[in-house]
Order: sequence, then C-alpha cells, then structure tokens
Amino acid sequence: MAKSYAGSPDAADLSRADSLAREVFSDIANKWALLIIETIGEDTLRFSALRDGVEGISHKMLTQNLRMLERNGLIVRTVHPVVPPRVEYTLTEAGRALRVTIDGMCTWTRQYLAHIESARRRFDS
Amino acid sequence: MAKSYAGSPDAADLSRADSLAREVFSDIANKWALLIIETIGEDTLRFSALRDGVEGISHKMLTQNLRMLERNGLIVRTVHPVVPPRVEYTLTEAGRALRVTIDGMCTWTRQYLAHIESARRRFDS
DNA sequence: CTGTATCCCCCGCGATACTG
DNA sequence: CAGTATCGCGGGGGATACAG
Repeated sequence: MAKSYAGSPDAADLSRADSLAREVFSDIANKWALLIIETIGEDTLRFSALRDGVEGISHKMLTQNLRMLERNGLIVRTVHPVVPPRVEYTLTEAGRALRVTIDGMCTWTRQYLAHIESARRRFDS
Repeated sequence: MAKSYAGSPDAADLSRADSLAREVFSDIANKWALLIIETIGEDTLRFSALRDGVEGISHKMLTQNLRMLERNGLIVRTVHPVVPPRVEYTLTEAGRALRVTIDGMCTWTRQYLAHIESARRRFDS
C-alpha cells in the first residue's frame, strides 16, 4: 500500500474521499431526505409545517432526517428562544444547489409519467 | 367530490397523476436504484457486471431493483437464449434522461464534499 | 450465469409517552 | 411546539439452496 507524501494528494486520500462521497450519497438518496429538501425550497419552515408539508412522513423520520441534513450542512436549524419553542429550517447554499438537481428529478417524473404508466401496463401483463 | 366530465382532465385525474408521481418517486428515490442507473450509464451491462459494479449490493436487491426499473420503463432487459444465460441491461431514453439528473447529484456530492466534511466536524462536536 | 424461492434475523419505523 | 426515549412489530433484506 502506497504511503502518503505530505502535501500531495495520493491514492489513500482519493479513496477516503470516495468512501465519504458514497456515504453522503447513501444519506441523501432516500425519498424522505429529498422530499424534505424539495419542500423547504426557498422558504423558512417550522417543524410542524414540514410535518404537514411532507406527505406521510412520521414525527420520527422527520427529526431523524432533519438532523442528518443539518449534520451534512444542507439545512440550517435556528431555534428561537421563546415559549412555545419555535424552530425554523432553511436550506444552506449547498442545500439549494442540491435542490436544483432534485427539481430535475421531479420534472423528469412529470415529463415521463405517461411513458411510465404504459411501461407498467405492458410489464404487468 | 367533483365528477369527471368526459374529455376534460379534472381534479380526479390530477390527483391520480399526483399519486402515481409520488409512487414513482418513492420507487426511484432510493440509493440502489440510483446507483444502478448511474452504473449502467451508456453501457450495456450483464447481471454479473452490475453485481460487481454496484458496490455492496446483494443479489436480491439487484434483481429486485432491476425488475422495478424495468417495470417503470427505465431499463430494458434483453435475454440471449444461450447457455449459460446471458442477460443484458441498458437504459431506455427515459432512463438516460433520469441519469442526467443523477449525474447532477453525483457532481454536487463531489463539489460540496469539503463543505460537508467541515459541516460534519462542526456538528459532531 | 441468472433468477426465484425460502428461511430468518435484525432493525427501521410507527406509536406512545414524557421533558423543556 | 419541538425533541428525545422507549417499546414492539413487520417487513426489508441477507444468506442459502435450487432450477433452467
């Protein structure tokens, strides 16, 4: 195994970057994470608003994914020290950049809906 | 609830389209499906090649996702009647279109890797 | 080689209850 | 209102075996 030469990225660095990239990809490539990002969009949404906005998500899944997205620097969580608590979520610049590609997926879905529907009919017979 | 007027799309049609869209989105918005599409790319790959190419996927998950993708018209499965069997998978036009957006996600991941890494360090402390 | 089927375990996830 | 913790179950998914 090749050793690191200080100051020059080598195979070890690259593979570490790769494994991180795969990890991140696995994190965000799940429907709840993508739907949350898509739902926040350009807005600033409260926990309860997200709960209502993301169809079918449970309390637990929402918190869980919000933490994950915050950890990866895709959203920022601001707590207003009032009672009752008011917590708001917005996308970071990274989050907004990712959202653009998610928009692409959504557009794709709409665009190919008829194609998909007929493909399914063909397959199911 | 509004009734259909023949020949004009109405609320019922739209909500049916919406539910189909959500269903499709839930199907494809999972890491294995996306990785499979990304791996096939412009190529024509055999089952075993995909098994090797998609890091960490199990036999079962691979077949399962391949069927799902075929059903949704994203890939085409061609069986060569030889022994031993030779089955090849390629993207359809719809699949290639979706792949473009997945590429976007991959690019995003690489682009923001440093940002993510530092966000994680901050969060984990 | 590819695909289906069976078993079985683990953990994802929903439900619920409790704090601040 | 937002978040954490706990429990319990259901099914996702791995391992394995077998068929074509």
